[in-house]
Amino acid sequence: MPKISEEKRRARQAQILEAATRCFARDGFHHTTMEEVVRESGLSPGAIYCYFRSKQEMVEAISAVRHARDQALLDELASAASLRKGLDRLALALVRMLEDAKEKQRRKVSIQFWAESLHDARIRKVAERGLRQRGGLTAALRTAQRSGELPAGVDVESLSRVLFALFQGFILQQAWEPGLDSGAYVRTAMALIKGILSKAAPAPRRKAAKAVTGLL
Amino acid sequence: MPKISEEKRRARQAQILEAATRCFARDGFHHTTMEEVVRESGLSPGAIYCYFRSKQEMVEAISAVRHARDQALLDELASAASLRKGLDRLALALVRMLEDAKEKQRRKVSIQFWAESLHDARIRKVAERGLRQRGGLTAALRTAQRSGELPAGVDVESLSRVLFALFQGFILQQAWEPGLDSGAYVRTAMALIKGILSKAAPAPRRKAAKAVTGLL
Amino acid sequence: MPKISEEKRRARQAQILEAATRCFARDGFHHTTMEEVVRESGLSPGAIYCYFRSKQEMVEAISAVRHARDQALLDELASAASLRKGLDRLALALVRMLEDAKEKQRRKVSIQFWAESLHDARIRKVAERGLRQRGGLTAALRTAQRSGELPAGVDVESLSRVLFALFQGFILQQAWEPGLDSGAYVRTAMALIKGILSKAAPAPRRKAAKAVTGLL
Amino acid sequence: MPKISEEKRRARQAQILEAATRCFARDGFHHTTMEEVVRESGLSPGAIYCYFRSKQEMVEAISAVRHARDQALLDELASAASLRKGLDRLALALVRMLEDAKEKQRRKVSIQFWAESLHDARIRKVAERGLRQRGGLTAALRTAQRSGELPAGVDVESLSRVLFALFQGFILQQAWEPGLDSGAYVRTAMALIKGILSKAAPAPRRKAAKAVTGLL
DNA sequence: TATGAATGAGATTTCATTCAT
DNA sequence: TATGAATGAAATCTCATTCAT
Repeated sequence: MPKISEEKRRARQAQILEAATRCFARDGFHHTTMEEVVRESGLSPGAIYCYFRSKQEMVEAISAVRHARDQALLDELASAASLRKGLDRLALALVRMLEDAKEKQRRKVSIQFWAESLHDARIRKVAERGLRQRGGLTAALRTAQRSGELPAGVDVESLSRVLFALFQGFILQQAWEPGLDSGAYVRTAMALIKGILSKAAPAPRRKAAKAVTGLL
Repeated sequence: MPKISEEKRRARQAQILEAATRCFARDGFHHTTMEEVVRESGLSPGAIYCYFRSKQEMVEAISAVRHARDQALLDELASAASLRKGLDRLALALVRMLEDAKEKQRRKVSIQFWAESLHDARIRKVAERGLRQRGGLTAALRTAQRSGELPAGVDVESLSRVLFALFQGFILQQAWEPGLDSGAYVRTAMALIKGILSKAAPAPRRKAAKAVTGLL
Repeated sequence: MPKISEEKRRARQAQILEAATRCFARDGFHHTTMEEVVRESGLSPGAIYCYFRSKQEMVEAISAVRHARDQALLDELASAASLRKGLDRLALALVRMLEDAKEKQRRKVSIQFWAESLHDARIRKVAERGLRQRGGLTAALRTAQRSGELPAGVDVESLSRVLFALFQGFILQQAWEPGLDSGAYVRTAMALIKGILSKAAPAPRRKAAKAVTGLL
Repeated sequence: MPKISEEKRRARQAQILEAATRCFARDGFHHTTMEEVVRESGLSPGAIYCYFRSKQEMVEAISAVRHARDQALLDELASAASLRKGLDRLALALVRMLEDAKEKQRRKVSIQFWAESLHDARIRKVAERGLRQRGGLTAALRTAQRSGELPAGVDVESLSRVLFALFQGFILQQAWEPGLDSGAYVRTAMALIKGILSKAAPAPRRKAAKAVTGLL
């Protein structure tokens, strides 16, 4: 059967998306022509349109991939036994991410999606999944509050926004200044957050500990 | 020579920039055609090209205006006598800003400039002025550190980044969710920052107070 | 006012439609590219899109013009005092039409619209107006039948179809063989039709004569 | 060599042509893509190109088939012993044809060939065979004239054109209005033609009868 | 022969910009 | 200065055709 295997098909799709992502990171997707994607991917216009019905659809696919990565970053931390530990894992993951030069480039594409989501309904829909994800974080913070790890007076809704902001602002600044000291940033941000955690961490009783699981 | 007065010239320019900003906030500037700006401004294509040599130049002019506003927001706080007081003023100014629906719309344009600055050299140049501005904030924090208001262990460079991030992330989240509780966000963010200020604020000697001036 | 006058606007539109019609007659509209229309019209692509939103819209405009001419041809005969006289006028008009070489070319475009109307809803709609026009012819024949000019046994619905067919078939054959003897064709066709008219034309009483007015 | 039998080859070819004809009747051949023909035929692009070197060649093949059918329609009547009888057989054959819904669809394709023949040299060539066929009809009419069945004053060249026109116009009208009363049309058309036949049919002598053979 | 992914020339359309008025 | 019709380079996308398998 000369029909391409599902595996090959995925590989081609990835080839296109990666080429396009490189172009987008370099020039922005409004300045990237299909011809450039064609050149960068080493394929032909027709081939690309075998996999994506339009440039727009390709952009959306990349948007979805980008958001999935952001989500993975936070999800990876969900298994922490406590807020404190979760934060430590988040810090570690962030720093690790920054070591990947490719990923650094891709972050630029994420920022373009922020802008695009403000007027493109389809991109917005993808972005909104990320917003819902913050709901999960808020819930986790609430649990931490019940377990005593977080003082009762803290507004968990706002705190989750603050945590997101620290992440988003960092992405942005790093795109502008690739050489920034990310370790220092993460440490300082962590210090800030830990500053409002309850001074004496509660004796993490089994139950409480469990509740916090899947937290941040 | 039918040269119009300088005053009229400025008025026309403002008329164009405001129309363009409305279009850009609504549709993004890559989806905004000159024809739309023409329609929104009530002028003619030729007239617009009397005031701006290209769409790009118009975009740059708006970019400059946007960044000037951001700067003003921070500059307004520069006259505080201490970090603590500066933060309070910043908080106040932020909340005030959010009450202006028009300004809310314009924020969307700022986000587009973030994206655009990643590959457009001219826009980037404007954005970089904003980055340099952070240098001022860092210096101010350093002064606060010397005065004892900020513990010696804090990395002021990172802290200024964190403060910027809190601002940027907020802008972004507010663009996505216009109804978010900005008061709560600002309070929580402030609580975080104040959490790392020295427990006992130093007697703000005149000299120290002065140093903090022009701070945040 | 540099705004173009309505007159000039119409002239430009005509310029485009005529250029396009020449192309269509020569190459068929599926083989005619916009670039060719551009060349033939002496304008630029953009100029054409100032007057027509798409190639399709341009085709429709021409279709409407074509059908209007066909209609005019029949309408011109509507003022005859009797069926017999109406037929004579039709014959004359047909022959006259065939002397115009340009019109001869345009007939080719009409035939293309016949084909196109079979699957293009918009073109079909225009063609259907032509069909409705046959209704008028049928009514006129019925009047002639009442007045005794046409024998009672004749099915007027079918007869109007036959008259249309004689017209359509002629258009087609003339497109294939531009040199055909149109006078002879018309004479023969007329002889056929007159062959079924009542042998003794009824005394055309005023009333009857009037009724026939607006006939064929 | 994996050469398939001639029989299979023909079957495949027919399969393709039938699928293509369905597509062409439905959408017109300019709007029909090879992909659609592929889908409709159940084959693959490559397979189709085994049997036809190009879309054009496929179109030509269908054109030839269409014209052969038209010819057959007239040829079938060629064995009549007199013009009058021949016309009766033609009438019968026409009505019979109209009962076949498939054939009705295919007529639409014929109309497209009329249009296409106006600028496509290859299609034109096929159409011209149809024109030559009219020559045969003219000759037959001339024979009928000699035999006295047709009055001497009739221009046989024109009459054959008229007969063709009645056929062509009917095809066209039926494509537009599939529900038209074809029986009535045929009866009326026949009445018209018979109206100019010699009142008293000549004693059809053997010779004359033979001459008329192959007539209409 | 048959497959179908891939090709790439070429079509339509857009839109920032110009220039005669 | 101001107008707006016109320009034309360039972008997206299509689809008849090919060719490695």
